Amino acid sequence: MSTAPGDMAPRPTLTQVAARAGVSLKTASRALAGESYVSAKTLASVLAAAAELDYRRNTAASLLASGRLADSIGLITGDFTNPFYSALAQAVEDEIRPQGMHLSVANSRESAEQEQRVSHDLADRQVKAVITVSATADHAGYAQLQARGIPVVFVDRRAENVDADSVVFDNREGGRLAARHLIDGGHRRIAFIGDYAWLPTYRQRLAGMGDVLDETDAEWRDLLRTDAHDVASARACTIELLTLADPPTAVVAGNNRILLGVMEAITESPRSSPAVLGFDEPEWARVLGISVVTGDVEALGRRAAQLALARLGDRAREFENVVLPMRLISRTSTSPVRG
Amino acid sequence: MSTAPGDMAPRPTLTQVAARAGVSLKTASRALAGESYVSAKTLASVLAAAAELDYRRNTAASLLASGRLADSIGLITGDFTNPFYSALAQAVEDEIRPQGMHLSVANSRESAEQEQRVSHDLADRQVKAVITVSATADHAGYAQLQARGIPVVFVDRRAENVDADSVVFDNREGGRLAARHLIDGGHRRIAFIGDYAWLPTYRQRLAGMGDVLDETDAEWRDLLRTDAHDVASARACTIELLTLADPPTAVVAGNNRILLGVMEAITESPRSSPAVLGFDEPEWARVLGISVVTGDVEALGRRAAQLALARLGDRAREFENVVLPMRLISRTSTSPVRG
DNA sequence: ATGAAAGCGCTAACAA
DNA sequence: TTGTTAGCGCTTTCAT
Repeated sequence: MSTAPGDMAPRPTLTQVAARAGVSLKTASRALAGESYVSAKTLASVLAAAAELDYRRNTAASLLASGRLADSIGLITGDFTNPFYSALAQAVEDEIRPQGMHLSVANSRESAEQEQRVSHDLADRQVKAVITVSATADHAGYAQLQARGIPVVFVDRRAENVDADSVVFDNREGGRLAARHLIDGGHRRIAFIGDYAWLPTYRQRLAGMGDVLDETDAEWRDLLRTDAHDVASARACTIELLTLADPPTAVVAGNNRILLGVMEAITESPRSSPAVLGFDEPEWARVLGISVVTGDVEALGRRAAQLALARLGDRAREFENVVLPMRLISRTSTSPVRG
Repeated sequence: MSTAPGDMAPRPTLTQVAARAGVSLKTASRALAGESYVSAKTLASVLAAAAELDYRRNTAASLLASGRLADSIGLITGDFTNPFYSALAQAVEDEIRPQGMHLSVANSRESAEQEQRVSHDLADRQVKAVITVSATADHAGYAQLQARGIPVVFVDRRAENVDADSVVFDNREGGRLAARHLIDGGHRRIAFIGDYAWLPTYRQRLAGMGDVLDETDAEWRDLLRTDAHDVASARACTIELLTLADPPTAVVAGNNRILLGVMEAITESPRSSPAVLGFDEPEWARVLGISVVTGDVEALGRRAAQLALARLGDRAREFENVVLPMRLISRTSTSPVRG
């Protein structure tokens, strides 16, 4: 039962299986690969031998010899701790598993350098395609992957400077939905706390809000805050906004992390209580009665996976840029209880 | 810029790098592997050639030839959508990255069969060790991995029927903490909604509550509910409990998913508002002012990674069963606001 | 339907 | 310090 070096039996090889089944190496290979031109009898004996020896094909050797790629697709995200990304990963996996494909997730830690690293890492692992939520503005580097014959699909943030498929949300319309909801709610001092300024998702959401707010007399440009990339800075921003002489009556959180920071700030210092509207939909938003503008993350992931699979089937197909709608989920305060 | 089959240049091989540098295959190999006994001049020319050709070592071939294992550690969890597991994954990665190791996550989908599958999958990918949050009660199957020379570390749920390292929380003490908190709060009708009945974490938390509650006059055995494995069933349980003629004054949620279900139910039907206490600490618990009994997930993951690395260093060391403390985080209601 | 030989890209011995 | 010769375990020609 112990794992001393001694009882670490070397794995049986195909040669051994073949020997045991009394056939040639190649025949054993054929049988286990499920190829045709193998007599039922031979097949049976090879399978039996393999089972007895507890044989498992050495994938590395197999892929090396055949020059094929692994039955897997890679997914690069910035932080698998973010529910948005894990939901995405789940959706991708749900879509590719029925096709016999595996998901290989990689963490770029929102660093361009790491992203480059892990993308090649995935390529080294012989993934058939890569799906990425890129943390960089310029995606030219991904051309290297494509040159290696690996299709790349961009998710949530569309491809820039490289020809590839993308699936994104209609963030601009999302921004409009958010703004209209608050304007309709009578708000005229609206703060927006956004992620990194260079992020396309942020910029588009912002632009959408501008589409609506700039047509009104609402004050909001002064109440704009950016680069609140993590919960802590979002909280700090919120506190700053709430301590303003004339604080906003509504705060829009640019994404789910920011929303958490906003809520933490409001919870801590309940001096003024602005209305809150979030982008993305963390699972707890419903419990807190927070209205959100969100897209279907499940659909986002599935669509990305579909594009990846489709390109594997036909390299020449036109690149697609799929845009998924966002919608407003309007909620009203409820007062949860605790002990 | 397009990815037509034609411009998919075959990757350069070591042979080509060697040729270009004007050295032998092996010399090139040595240079790139950073071995000693390579003259500075040779090293430079090989590196240059490799750079010019954009050479990348074929890992599969490398591992095959050397018989070594990849610099990676596998982590098996039941659902990477669960924040508890993603936090765990993050912690493991944080711990092993400085050692030059990569994390390879695998999803068992809480299925024993899948778990067996992915564990061998990881082994096929030549991971050096496997860390698992097992969804099965009997871990004898993991002996196969150990026989393959791959150390296994059990996290959150300790090893059963197999000799291996484990890191778990002191769930029994956690149960006691939860019970005492509620008793001290004056509660005498306490409901506990738990996960699958066979789960050790659940059983221990339950036992701990029994340690305390059975010494009191509190009613709770009748208010016990199990197998609320997902949010929906936890919500259903809660609704059932709240509609009882004499509903509980406090509800204990057995884990973070259950807690969400409980909160959803309470939010929806605010007829009676019991006190709520959770196990684990979802990020939103603070915002909602929910008291929880939790352990340090970061420490859990790091400790597991340390055990895995330690065993790689010394196969003969004694198996450890690390037990990490749980603590009560007592919170009081606050009333978050929304719009 | 089966087998023999060659080789995928690389590293490990052993020379030189 | 460098090169040569074998393979790692498997799949592919091409025979048979």
